[in-house]
Amino acid sequence: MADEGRLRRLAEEKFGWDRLTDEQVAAMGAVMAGHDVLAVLPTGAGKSAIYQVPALLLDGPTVVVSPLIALQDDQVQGLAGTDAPDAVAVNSTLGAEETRAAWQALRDGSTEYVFLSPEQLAKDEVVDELADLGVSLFVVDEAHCISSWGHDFRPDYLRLGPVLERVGRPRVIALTATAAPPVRDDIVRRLGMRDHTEVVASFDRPNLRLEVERFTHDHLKRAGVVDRVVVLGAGGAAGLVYAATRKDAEHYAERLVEEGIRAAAYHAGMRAADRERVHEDFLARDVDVVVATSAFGMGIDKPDVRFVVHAAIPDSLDSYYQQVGRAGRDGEPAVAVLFHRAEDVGLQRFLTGGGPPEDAIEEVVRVLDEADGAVPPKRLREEADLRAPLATKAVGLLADAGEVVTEGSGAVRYAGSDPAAAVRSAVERAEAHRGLVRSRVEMMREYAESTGCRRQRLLGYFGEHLTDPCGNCDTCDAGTARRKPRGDGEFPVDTAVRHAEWGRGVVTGVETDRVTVLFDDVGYRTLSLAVLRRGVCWSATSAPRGTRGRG
DNA sequence: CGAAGTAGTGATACCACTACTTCGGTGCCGTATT
Repeated sequence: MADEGRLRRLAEEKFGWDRLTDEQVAAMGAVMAGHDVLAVLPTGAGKSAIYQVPALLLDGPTVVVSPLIALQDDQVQGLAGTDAPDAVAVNSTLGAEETRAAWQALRDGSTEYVFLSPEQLAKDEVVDELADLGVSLFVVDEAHCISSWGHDFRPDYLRLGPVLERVGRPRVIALTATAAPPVRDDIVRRLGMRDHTEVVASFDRPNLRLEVERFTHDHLKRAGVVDRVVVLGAGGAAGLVYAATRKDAEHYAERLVEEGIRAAAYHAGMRAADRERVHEDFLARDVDVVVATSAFGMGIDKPDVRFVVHAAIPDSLDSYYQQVGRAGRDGEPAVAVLFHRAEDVGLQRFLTGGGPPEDAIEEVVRVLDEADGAVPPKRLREEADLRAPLATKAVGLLADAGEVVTEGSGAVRYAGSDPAAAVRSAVERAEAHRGLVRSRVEMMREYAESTGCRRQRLLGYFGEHLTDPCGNCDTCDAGTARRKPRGDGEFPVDTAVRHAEWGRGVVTGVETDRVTVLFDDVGYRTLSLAVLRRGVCWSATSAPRGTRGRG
């Protein structure tokens, strides 16, 4: 097609890329054909190219929503080093004059790309400015954040859909390296993507060996982590250790230094300058092992990381895959070892279970209902007598339910007619969300405690079927990962099922004697094949989902 | 949910035990304070 040639030529002339992958070409082609695009490609596969090249052919600036200011700065600098037009990031680090100059540059066409956080897009003046500019392409980078961060942590992620409409509904591109099928559906729904194309690369990383070591005593697990990292890090191999708490990150870093490893801790409680230094030292090979909480990783593209050790399970296989995926990007052998103790599940249950209680939601609704017009957040917190995170979560749920509206100033206005129904609706949403999040923790636990092939389970979670055990994980070595699952023919991945109690669901994973089903209302559940055969479930041929590019 | 720390109790052990409390992850932004 004509577009493909033009895209390839532009990629080479303006960016110096003489080769594009099939996925990149498919995604760019879909954008040029007027489709919205969801691309799920591994880090390092050139996701940015998918919007950077078509942007040059579409009349009007390109908005890129990105979660971290540091990530935005990287992208702006990257573009400055090419023959493509300039980019600018608008955020709170800019002074008034710089902000004005940035918008002016976009208006007169000297700048093509503008990077914004979702919080920037919560401001009326920003949205108005974009509406005037006539945005041609709206890109959401790290789009899985919509699903994982939206509900309570950064609620402005949930308001991108309406923002899109207000800026004239340009073409949408959502980019991420990790998105299981339900996360993809969430992204598509939240952004209101239309007639969209999904380009999904394989999640398999055959060079990455998968292992789990199980413990019953905490002190033995801790010693095991240190011993293993000392062995893996011998000779200065680069690695990451993920800990569940900041305190543990500090603890392990200290212990590893005592053992002669060049290790450093990294978590959100550290000063920004210190965090930056650790990051730089790691890239410059002055630090070999970073011991971090989940704060570390997004935007890190170091090819020669040889191991990722988890000192405790993370909150989901989504997070786990993303974190272990930082090893072996160069294609050389790498290893991911998870140190597991059943008690560790409790911490993740706590961390992910913190929705607002019903009375907090009631209080927020009461204050808003009694108020005359919109209420600023500070006044809302005071009058409802709630701490900031709780109030934010309650407002987020109510906004999600369409019961309240957040105005440009951040003030919140009640938009419903039946306060009791508003509370009920928000509580239902909170419970459904909690159920899903908790079931994700359970899937993570089942991965850690399974005797089946690790890779089959991990890939199955992402909707990808691996026919035979992989031969490069601990259970394959131990011989516990058995042959091809017998249930595969009966209930393959994507089969729609219905359960008497749990309602509608879709098969997302298959093992020897059981299948994993994602239910619309209660999240992930594991069912035995015997139960399925007894007719508790009803199966249909396939599940509806957006069009696929390469699977 | 569970680990770690604190306070209180009992009994006379510069301590042992239980009961209770606190804490635990991710980042924007704007405002107040150095």
